[in-house]
Amino acid sequence: MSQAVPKHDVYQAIADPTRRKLLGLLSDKEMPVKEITGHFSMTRTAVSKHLRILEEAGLVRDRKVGRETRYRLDAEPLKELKDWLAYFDRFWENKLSMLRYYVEEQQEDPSDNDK
Amino acid sequence: MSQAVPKHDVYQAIADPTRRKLLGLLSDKEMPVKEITGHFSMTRTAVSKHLRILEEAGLVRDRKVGRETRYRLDAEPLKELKDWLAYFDRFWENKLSMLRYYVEEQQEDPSDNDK
DNA sequence: GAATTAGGAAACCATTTGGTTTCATATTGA
DNA sequence: TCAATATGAAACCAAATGGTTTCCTAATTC
Repeated sequence: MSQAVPKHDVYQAIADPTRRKLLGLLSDKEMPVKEITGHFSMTRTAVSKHLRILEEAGLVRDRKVGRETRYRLDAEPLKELKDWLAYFDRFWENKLSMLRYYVEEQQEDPSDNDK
Repeated sequence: MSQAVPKHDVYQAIADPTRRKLLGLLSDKEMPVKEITGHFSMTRTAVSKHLRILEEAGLVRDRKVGRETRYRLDAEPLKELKDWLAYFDRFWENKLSMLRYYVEEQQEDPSDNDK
């Protein structure tokens, strides 16, 4: 029974470009902090903090190997995002619903000054 | 030639739960600010600011009708998110790659103290 | 035309965020 | 054992974020 409620959610976690890049990096392979830091132009401490946030969102796991801490991706929490996104599929994949929407709009409001 | 570089990107826009709720609301139908505000427990001004951020990310459009401003969803920018997400599909939909990963890990490093 | 209604703009505020530097601790390696 | 290495923790800081209140303008309605 570790942490039931994550302190950072996945939406927040991926909001930062550095963290998105981190996820990409760690999807290739497990990496210790020092190697990870080499891919960024910020201090090791800053990278470490981003890793913590990803970890709190469950997107990354770490294990100690000797004196280094290796991080790797855990993509599972991205499911939530995918599910959320799926709801909006009909709004751009199915253009028909959009079209119907606009037609109704024109009819119900003749004072339309949109254009 | 309006704004080539949006001030807020879609990742940032959906990071806030209020804004995600807004997108859900506006997917049903176009709505004026006052009606939208009724669905939240914050001031109209605060809601208005969230709408602005969504608009800057291209996720929402507005049109003036009389004295009211009606907002509606534009889901198109969510494609970017969907594309980004797609890259990670193999990491949880195809469990084989994950399995292979763990096996290699055990072999190459006997000092594993993960558990 | 005066009062009401819808909404944006500006100033302000507390908290969060993304970064830094500095210090402490554990593991190696000579 | 002692120096070097890898990392985390803590204190600090500027800027961004999410809210509020107060004021202004444009439509609407009586």
